[in-house]
Amino acid sequence: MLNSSQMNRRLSTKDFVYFEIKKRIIECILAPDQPINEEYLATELNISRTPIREALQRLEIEELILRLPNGRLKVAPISIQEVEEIFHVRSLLEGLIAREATTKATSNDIQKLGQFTKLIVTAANNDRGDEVVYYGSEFHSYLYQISKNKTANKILNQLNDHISRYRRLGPIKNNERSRNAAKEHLEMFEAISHKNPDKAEKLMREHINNSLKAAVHTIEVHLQQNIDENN
Amino acid sequence: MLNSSQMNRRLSTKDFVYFEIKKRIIECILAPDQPINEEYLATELNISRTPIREALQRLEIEELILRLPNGRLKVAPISIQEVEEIFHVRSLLEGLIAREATTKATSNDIQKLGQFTKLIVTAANNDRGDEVVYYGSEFHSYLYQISKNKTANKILNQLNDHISRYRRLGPIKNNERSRNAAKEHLEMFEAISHKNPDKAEKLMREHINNSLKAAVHTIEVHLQQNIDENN
DNA sequence: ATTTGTGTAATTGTATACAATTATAAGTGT
DNA sequence: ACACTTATAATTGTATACAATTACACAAAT
Repeated sequence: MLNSSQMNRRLSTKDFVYFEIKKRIIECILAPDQPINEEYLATELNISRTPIREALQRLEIEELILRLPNGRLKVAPISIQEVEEIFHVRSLLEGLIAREATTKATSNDIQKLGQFTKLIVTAANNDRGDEVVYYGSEFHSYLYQISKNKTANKILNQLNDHISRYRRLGPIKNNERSRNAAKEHLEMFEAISHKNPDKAEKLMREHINNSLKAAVHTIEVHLQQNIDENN
Repeated sequence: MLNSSQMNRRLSTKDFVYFEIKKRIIECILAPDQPINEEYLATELNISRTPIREALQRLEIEELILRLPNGRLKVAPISIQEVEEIFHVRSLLEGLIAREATTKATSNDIQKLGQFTKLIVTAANNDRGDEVVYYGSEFHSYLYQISKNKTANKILNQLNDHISRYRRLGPIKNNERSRNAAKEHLEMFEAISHKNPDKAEKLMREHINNSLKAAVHTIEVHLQQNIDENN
């Protein structure tokens, strides 16, 4: 019984709810550790519990939500260990994607990647960190497409949802990191356009490992702030 | 309304159904491409559609089942490309696990791994291929435990479900591969017990890549047989 | 004061009823 | 015979009713 716009668009209620709740978790509108109530969500979104439950189950499988031993749900907590694990896995898989994409890229693909690279570099030069993140994501997503590796692709998309949430915890502004990230993308682009899969893979792994350091720092600051606030 | 034994054991109906259907898919009782009917399963298992649907959704997310554009479900088809993707990802993640486990392993862990290794080698020497597979899985699972890397662990478990199904397609008997696999495990064990994470990672990757070759061969034979049968 | 028990409310788990969609097959016209 | 409707059945999607579990508050006992 949604007021329309979703029903028509071949997007099932369940999927609409899934994306809606996921958005709220990633944007920390639903904060880490916050308990989740099926009935409450059903009332608020004006739909029955059935699609809510199915959406929540999906989020639970993807570990953005976790189920307590008593069956209650809560938003996944912040965990530095998890962040490190995610980045380690991501580093390897993005490296694989970079390698495969380098082999498969057409001249058109390379042109497209060049455009993204330019946008990233320009954004970094103008200290627009959020744009660096945005076009950076586009760059990576485009590599996923080129590689045609559905398995790695799917895993990476899930990991990226988690990373997006962690990004929200702290201030995005880090101009030094932005400029370094831009440089790294430029180097990766050159390796790809020169058809050097080994180098592309190596640079990509290093790139992800560098952003891990920034992410961990952000989260540590966040956790420290929360400790301070409670004292 | 199950005849009891499941209800009592803290295993929800939904989870029971999930494991039950997954088992049937892995064992190819539910064959690749076979359509799936909610009502039919509900009647057969003597429960309502609700937990069936939730179990099927989970299997869909894990891609053992896929949803056609019209909403109908079917068992995931056989795909050589998917197998290759899975093994490539698995190679990297098992390598990561092997590296981390090498660093973290206690002397007790190493003793345990030594026992598994011995069982694998003995089984291979006696041409008991299924035992090689079984203890091989135990060896790998134990490394997952040692590494404590939940993220990689979860992904690998899902990939392994797919691989288990592919194994079922062809005859397991391949004594040459069994003996090589045993040798590879022995070498990995030595690298781990000598606390050499680089070597452990490298050997693990090679080990997985070697089993990919055997798996692809099995599936190609299977597909060829099916073509022959239909002519 | 702390614990233990008990009744009640809140929440989740499952079953069923109903709505919406899609497939199937029979009929119609050409 | 073939395409095109149209009616009907089969299937999935959603809502709701009910059962089972769990949390909570308050009382009783020590």
